[in-house]
Amino acid sequence: MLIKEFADFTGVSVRTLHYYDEIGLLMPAFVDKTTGYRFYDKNSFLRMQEILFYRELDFSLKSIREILSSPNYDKSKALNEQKQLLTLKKERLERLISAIDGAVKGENVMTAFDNSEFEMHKAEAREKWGKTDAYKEHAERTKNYSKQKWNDLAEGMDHIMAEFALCMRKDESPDSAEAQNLVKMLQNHITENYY
Amino acid sequence: MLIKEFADFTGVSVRTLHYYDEIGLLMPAFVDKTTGYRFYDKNSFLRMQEILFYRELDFSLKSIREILSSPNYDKSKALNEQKQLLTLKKERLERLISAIDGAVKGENVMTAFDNSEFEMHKAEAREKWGKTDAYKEHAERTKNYSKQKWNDLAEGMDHIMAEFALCMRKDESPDSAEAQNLVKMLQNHITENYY
DNA sequence: TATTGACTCTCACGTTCCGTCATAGTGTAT
DNA sequence: ATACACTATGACGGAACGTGAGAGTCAATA
Repeated sequence: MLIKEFADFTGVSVRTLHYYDEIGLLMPAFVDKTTGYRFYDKNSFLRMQEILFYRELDFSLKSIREILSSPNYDKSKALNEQKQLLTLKKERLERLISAIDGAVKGENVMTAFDNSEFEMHKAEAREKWGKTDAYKEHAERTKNYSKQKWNDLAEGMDHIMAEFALCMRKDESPDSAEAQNLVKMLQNHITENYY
Repeated sequence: MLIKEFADFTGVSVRTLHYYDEIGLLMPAFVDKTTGYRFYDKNSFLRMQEILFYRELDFSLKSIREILSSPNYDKSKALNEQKQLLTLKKERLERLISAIDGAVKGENVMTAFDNSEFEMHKAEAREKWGKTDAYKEHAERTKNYSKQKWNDLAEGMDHIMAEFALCMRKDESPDSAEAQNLVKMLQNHITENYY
């Protein structure tokens, strides 16, 4: 079938098929040598389905080409890498969701930014007075102030995160029963997913 | 707060913040006039949350800039909507991860796609193709070959996927280095996120 | 004090995955 | 013969950054 029909059929644009041909991702079944017309067939369709499958998983076209061109080579590795990548994205989303919950509850996550005013004054001060002795003295004083504030911040953070962390860090020893439990949970998870 | 800290905090790259500054989407709270250093604060973070919210909705950055400059904008409502959206996105990622697990387990990927439409169109397509000499020749060459190849492809797919599963379970020991590695990764994750 | 080393800045070109003309040839129906 | 729908190959554009290059800044350390 001609390119437009195939495009409509697979739900991609003609330009996309041109492009996939150009980068060697999906070549037509055969090409009319006089007109240059591309013809696609069932195998084109099957390959297209594979491409769309991996594309749906957010693989790059380059990766897809490598995966499909070398069957045994690295397919499982690529899948696992992709899985890790998606897991990272998922974890980031979980963090954002927690952050929103915190923001909605009015928790004080924002205090991490409170020293911007301080930094602003500092920079302004440097502009005005340069590195005079008076300014140095001032900077010396505020340096400790800054450090103190950082500690306060860390404490506040600890407090907020404490509840999350509490259940996970009762025992920090790597060989603790807690860690062993984690191992077992992981093993269960692995068993559930791979056996 | 300097740019890198802000970047790490919000989960975007420094380059992205440079770019957002450049296009006037997110300006720093303050810029040191002598060094050009950008400083970000609480308002930067709030605006960034809004930007990320609309970016998750696949708005263009230009559109986001216009939306955020519009006056009738309910921010608390947006936060709740954002949470829902992120949850949906997270669930989508979980499904993708499961899909990968399924692929690794050796499920037939092809069954994930409905090719019945193709079968329906097959006769019609052959009718059209039958008219060209090129297709007649092609069909002659691939008559038996094509059917065989279709089976090979499907079978090969299953076979390959089965090998993926083998890769995953070649070491079944509960105390394997694999599991230990996972524990370490988990510990790192906990450390990074809660300490 | 001098020197790392980690950040920071501003160009400025590269990349991915196409969309969108522009220009020209092809196939078919009227 | 003309209209019309489709095809081809460039080529440019662009959205949202990535990726250095080259140079300045800052805090800590030897």
